[in-house]
Amino acid sequence: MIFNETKTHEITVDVVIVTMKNDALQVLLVKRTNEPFKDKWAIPGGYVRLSENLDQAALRILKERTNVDNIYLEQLYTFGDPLRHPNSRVITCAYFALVRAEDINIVTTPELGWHKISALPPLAFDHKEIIEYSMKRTRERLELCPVAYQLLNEKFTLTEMQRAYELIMRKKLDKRNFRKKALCTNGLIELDEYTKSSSKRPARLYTFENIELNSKRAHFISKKKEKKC
Amino acid sequence: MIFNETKTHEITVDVVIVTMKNDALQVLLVKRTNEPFKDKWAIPGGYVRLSENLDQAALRILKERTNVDNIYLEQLYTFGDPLRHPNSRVITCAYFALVRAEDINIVTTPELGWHKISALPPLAFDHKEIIEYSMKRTRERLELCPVAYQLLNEKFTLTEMQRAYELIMRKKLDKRNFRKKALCTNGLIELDEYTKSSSKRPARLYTFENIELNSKRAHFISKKKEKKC
DNA sequence: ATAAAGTATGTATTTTAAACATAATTGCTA
DNA sequence: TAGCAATTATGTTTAAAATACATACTTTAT
Repeated sequence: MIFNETKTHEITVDVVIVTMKNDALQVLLVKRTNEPFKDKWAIPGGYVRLSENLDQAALRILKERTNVDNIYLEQLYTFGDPLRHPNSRVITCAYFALVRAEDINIVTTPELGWHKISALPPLAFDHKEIIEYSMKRTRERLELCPVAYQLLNEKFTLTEMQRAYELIMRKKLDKRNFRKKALCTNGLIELDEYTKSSSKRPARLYTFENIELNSKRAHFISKKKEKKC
Repeated sequence: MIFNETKTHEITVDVVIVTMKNDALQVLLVKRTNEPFKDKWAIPGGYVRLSENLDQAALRILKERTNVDNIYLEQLYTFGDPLRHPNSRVITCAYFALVRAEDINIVTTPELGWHKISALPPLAFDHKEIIEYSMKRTRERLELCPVAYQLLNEKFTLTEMQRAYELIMRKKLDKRNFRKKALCTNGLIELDEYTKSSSKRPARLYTFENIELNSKRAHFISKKKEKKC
């Protein structure tokens, strides 16, 4: 490939959209209908419009695909290898989004659907690397703030919360220690509601205080301040 | 400003180059000679060439300005507000670099020089925000790995190392606790050399094992593994 | 010799993390 | 209606890590 140094770059935004479904972390992928990488899966993306900033482009793409717009969204990294796109110079600014399964109402088709992160199909471009990096970042975030709740339904049990942590951190956690710490998490609210039925003891439901998402880099990230508990 | 949606973006790389000099963190700035922001200071940057990736562009800019090339360099964030450049749409991928004062041999002129981060002159574009974010990122890194040594001379005293930590973290540290932990830092090597003279007790010198810089996102970042000590 | 300046060092206390086992509540079924 | 299966709920002990804190040592200059 010979580069023409006067040609301009194209810039896209790609969004890794992650949710928790069927007891697994899943990512939303679209099947490419054109070359290059025809019939391979790709993360949703699009060109940045001249009138919008990068966050807005990512939100637009997310909204177009999932119709959700109040989610955890964070710029991940910008990938600019000259060879990442086989026939033009496309720099992509990757974002990742954590969304609640219950908030999304997409019709999955053979061209759009959720894929377990632990078993990804062949992906276009450098999208495998982008997804892997988004999981790394999610782990790092989770050590600083309880982003995992962005994957949980509005009301959730501590067992579900623990499961989200385990999937993200890729290790089993001790139930008693987890609950002890979880209960001290700032923003966690204990409800007077319980799951019902299914031949077992009902579990108490919890929710999180609404935290404003203002789409400025690392949202609401702060050292977990503990309640005095 | 009316946007023509068909116009292409321009993409630049800007590098926040930080060093420790005169007991302060300082950043390298160039004075703009043209509009916009004529006579304001800016962080060094340039267009990304079609044949190079973003890391290479950042390394090239760094090398052009400082003639150093084995340094800590990390992609910071991509800034893409449509109004960040007053008369065209320029998206910039910002990097930050930590360099040793002793490695740099630049001639400072009225148009190129070091500025204390604690007292920045008026800056062009959104460069103030970029510098502030680079300091935030440096603090986050320092909690994970001893990047501070990238600012120190090859041989340094523990007092100098502590000072670098204090400047980055913006707080005073306890000398005994600092030294206790510093001595357990993986990669730190105790030398049989001492500073000499200056009317006080000589201080032992230390150095760091060479860690390979491979310029792939978060370089050599890992939880500080402790020596058994 | 001694004063000044900076280097060097250890212990006790508090906080946080880790390990670990049993009782309680529900629906189902015999 | 007794008891089984499945899952929720809970507390204590131990180990590790972080914090607070004061004095003696080594050198040069006077």
